[in-house]
Amino acid sequence: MPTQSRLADFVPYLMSVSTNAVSDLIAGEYRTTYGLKIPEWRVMAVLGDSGARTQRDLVHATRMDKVAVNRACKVLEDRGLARRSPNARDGRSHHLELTASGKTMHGKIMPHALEMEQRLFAPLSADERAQFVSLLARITASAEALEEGKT
Amino acid sequence: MPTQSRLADFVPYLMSVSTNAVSDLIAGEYRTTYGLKIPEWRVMAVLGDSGARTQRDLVHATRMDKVAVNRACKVLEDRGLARRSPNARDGRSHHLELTASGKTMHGKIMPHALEMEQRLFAPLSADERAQFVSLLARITASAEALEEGKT
DNA sequence: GCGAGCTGGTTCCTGTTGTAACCAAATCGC
DNA sequence: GCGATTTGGTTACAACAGGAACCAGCTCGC
Repeated sequence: MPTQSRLADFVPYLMSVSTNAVSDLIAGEYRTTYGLKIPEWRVMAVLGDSGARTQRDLVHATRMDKVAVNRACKVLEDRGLARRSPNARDGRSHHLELTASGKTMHGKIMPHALEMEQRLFAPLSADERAQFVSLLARITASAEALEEGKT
Repeated sequence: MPTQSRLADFVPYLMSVSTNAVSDLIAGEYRTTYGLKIPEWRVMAVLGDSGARTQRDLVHATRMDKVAVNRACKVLEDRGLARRSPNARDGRSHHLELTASGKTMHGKIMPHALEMEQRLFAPLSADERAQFVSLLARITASAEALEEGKT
């Protein structure tokens, strides 16, 4: 490390570095073990946890935009991990839910994810983890408030 | 928010959401005010703070890969914000440094960045900020250690 | 001091992500 | 209930990021 620049003290930069390190680790695990990318994994996590959902719901739940959700759904469908059934209330949309093999995969993935999370946060005490999550939430809220106030 | 899925408790996901919110806010500010993207801004921050550097140094200091650094440098050079001078010690590389107009911009950008950081983290006490930074560092270290151990 | 291997930098190609246009179905105003 | 607007979903396109290949120049071993 040549010199310490002020960049190294800029918190948004540190957040980016940390999140990238974490994401790369986890994305690598999913890719090699299940052949899933993060967007697909997120959709599967939500479907497995809460049952049939429209893409609109998934946009909400995963905080991804609708194009990303659509792509992820298509992949899951093509792999036979999820299926669409028509939505009686709205002819434009479908209900998405996991197939049997999707559920099987979900059943393996979630414990694996939680275990990885455990290992990753092992250096932190339970208190520190809770503190971290709470700080994250407050920072997110602050960023969103400022973004709102922009317009 | 339809249901709360376990996804919403998965800390790496929360990190990603929070970092994206912060990055979008800041990237928007830089783009509209200075026409810079984040990689270019990072390079400028380092050059402005520590003087002439080779691209190799910048890779270290910014944690970006060498292609990204190269691209950012080229943009800064094309805009007349940075210039290259030959490196006497190594004919392959150059020293990069800010031009006068690059320094001027740096002089405006950094206070602006710090002010934005202030506003973003205003809801946190000084203690909480310090705590947050320290937790981030430990998480980064943990992720990197696990990544190492993989191979 | 010269051949083998390494390193800084650059280019090219690929895959991923985000934006904008678009269609069909639904909702709202009158 | 019919036209105007909105909304869910999809497609097409452009920007970006990362990896692999590549070149020139340095370093090391002998």
